[in-house]
Amino acid sequence: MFGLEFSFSSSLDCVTDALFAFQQRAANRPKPKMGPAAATPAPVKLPSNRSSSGARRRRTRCRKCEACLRTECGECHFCKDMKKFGGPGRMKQSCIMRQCIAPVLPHTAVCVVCKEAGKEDTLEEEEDKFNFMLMECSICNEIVHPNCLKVSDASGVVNDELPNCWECPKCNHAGKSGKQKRGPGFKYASNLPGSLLREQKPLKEEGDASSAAKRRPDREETPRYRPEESLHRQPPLLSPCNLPRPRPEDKLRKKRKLFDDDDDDDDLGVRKKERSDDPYFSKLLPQIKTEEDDEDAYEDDQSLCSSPQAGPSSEGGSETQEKGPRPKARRKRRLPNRELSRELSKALNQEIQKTDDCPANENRQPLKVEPETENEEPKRLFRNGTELGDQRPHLKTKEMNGTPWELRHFYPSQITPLGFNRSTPTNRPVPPHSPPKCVQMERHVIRPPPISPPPDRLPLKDGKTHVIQREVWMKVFGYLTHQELCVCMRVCKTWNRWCCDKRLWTKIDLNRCTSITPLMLSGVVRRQPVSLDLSWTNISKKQLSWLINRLPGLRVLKLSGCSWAAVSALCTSSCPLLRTLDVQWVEGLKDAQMRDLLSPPTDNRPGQLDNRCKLRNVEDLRLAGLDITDTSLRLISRQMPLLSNLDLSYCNHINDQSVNLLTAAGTTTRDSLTEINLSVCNRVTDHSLNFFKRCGSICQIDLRFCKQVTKTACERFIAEMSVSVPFRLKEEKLLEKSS
DNA sequence: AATAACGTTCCT
DNA sequence: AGGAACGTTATT
Repeated sequence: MFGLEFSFSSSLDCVTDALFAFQQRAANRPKPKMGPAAATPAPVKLPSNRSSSGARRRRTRCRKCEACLRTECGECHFCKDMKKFGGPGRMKQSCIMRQCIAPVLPHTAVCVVCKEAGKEDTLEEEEDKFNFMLMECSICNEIVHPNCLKVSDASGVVNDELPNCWECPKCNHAGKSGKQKRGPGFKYASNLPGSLLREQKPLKEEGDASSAAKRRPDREETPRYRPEESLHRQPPLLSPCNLPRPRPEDKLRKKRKLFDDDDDDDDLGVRKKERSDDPYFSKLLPQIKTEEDDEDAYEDDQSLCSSPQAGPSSEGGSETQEKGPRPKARRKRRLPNRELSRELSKALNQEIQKTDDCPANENRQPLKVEPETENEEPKRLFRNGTELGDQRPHLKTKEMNGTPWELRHFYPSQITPLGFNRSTPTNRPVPPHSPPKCVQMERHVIRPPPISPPPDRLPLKDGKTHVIQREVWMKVFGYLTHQELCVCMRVCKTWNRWCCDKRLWTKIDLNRCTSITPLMLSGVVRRQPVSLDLSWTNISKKQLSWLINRLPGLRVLKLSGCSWAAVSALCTSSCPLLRTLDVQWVEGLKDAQMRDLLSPPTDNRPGQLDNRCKLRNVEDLRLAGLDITDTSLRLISRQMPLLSNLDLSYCNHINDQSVNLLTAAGTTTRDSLTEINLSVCNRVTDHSLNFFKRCGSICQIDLRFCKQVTKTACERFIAEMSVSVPFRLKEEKLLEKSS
């Protein structure tokens, strides 16, 4: 009732709100500050004549995204606060796993001009749909039908990331950016692990991709020098050079669309030509609709933008925009496509090489070169390939090559919920896209792939559709590498959407991508992988935390070679579905840290539902190269009842007693363990083999390079086990169940 | 009317 | 700066 009254006057608002708040919180909080400054500008719909900075309309769940469709985890911070989970209910926040990735305007939202709701559903044409859908300005917060606006000398900038969000023509024209530029629907900014802002560096040279590629990775800790990294030179790398190259002489004119911009012509012509030059495309898709071309051009911007030095950074763009003409200029003047491609290729090559070679790191920053005493030797052993099993999938050329590139293209084209992009009522020189994604990452917004379902068939120019259905295409796409998929995503809007299907991205490999950028992270979230490899990356804690919270379906997480600072994100983030956790060679991960990783949430009160380990469902745990002792193993055997595969290779503190612990009566690991890797554990002796006899499910015991394990003992083990379970020596000191 | 939870303020 | 609290909105 209070709300009803004071929503009509902002000044009254202040007073009543403060009073009300005072009464409300007397018990829990110190007295609130009084006066206008302390007043809460409630997110009440204000009178529409407050046009320049009206109150923002609160958004609500889309109820369609993956997060919305989940059930509450019951484990996260916010769940535990909920009354239903026994909490006090003070925080009133959504389960962290259920935080909507595409919050929508409420049903009650209406156009400020005509007072009517969105009418896009009644229309067929996309242009009409756009003009009659409600658009909320992220600057002034006004909600209008674009069609109801009379402004003609400027146009709106659609924010592709958030449904029904743009910077309205008025604000855009007025050059407003302001503090409100953050835009609506960004509730996570304060609740979730911090800003990714610092991942961005100010733009040095517009479009200077080569310098971008040479940038110094930005992270909490400098990457460590890894002896092995320099030892793993990769063969020449694939790169966007493999893409058809645009030719400068190609100046085909693109089909003009109602809302097209002028300055995309070069890119578009070139790209179209590219496509028609390619016999593959020209045969397969002779008549594909090309309206999405300027999106492709944007993609290039995006790619460049993804490197910290590229693209306007800074929150809300206000700084950059006010400092000079740079952002505008950048948007206006595009590099000719060829130049762009070349720069991009160069940048990517360097990026890839940097990922590859340690020297690339060396020339950029002071490295924290650590005296790798104990671990150095083992690492050298590791480098010689796969004899120790498939330890290093990331060294496969294909994956190594594909990764950095494909991630730079994670944001190929931008599609609004209605598949209508850059819809600008009038022509204007500036590409009417939303701010570059790096800026949006700073706003912590990651939006899912387009909300509207992708078309079932490919639209052709003549208005018909291609005979082959999407699912058939999907089967074809299923044969492509991620790299190739990224190429496909540039073909057209439809392919772009199809290729973003998460079925095609169940495994994402960023192994050794030394600089994880916000763009990459958002690309990952959009694809919702089941398996994610971030090994040997410079990912930061905040990034990882942010990521995990948005990957509710993640089953496999590889973090080998990352810093403990980053990995510690797992202590606070919940990933109950995780089955495989790889934290090999994580610097600083010792017993104390293992305890943090494995211990139940500390703020659990007695009798509360969840005192279970956050990683209780892990079946495959890779701890190679860690300085952990029996203390950790005790925890592991207690907290991971499903643990089947345990890698303790290169753990110098592991000994027979450790094995005893894992296989002791009463432990779950005794029966759950099927494979254990103890290679290069020099304290393990023949005696351990006796302990393994009591493991009911053990199938593989890797004792290679254990100095104190003898071949004789292995043979004796086989002989003694032969009564019940036949074993064999697959290699020296590598025991394997034979059957 | 009840429930969920968005977005801002306040506290540490 | 990060997190807790809480008024208030949106939906059922």
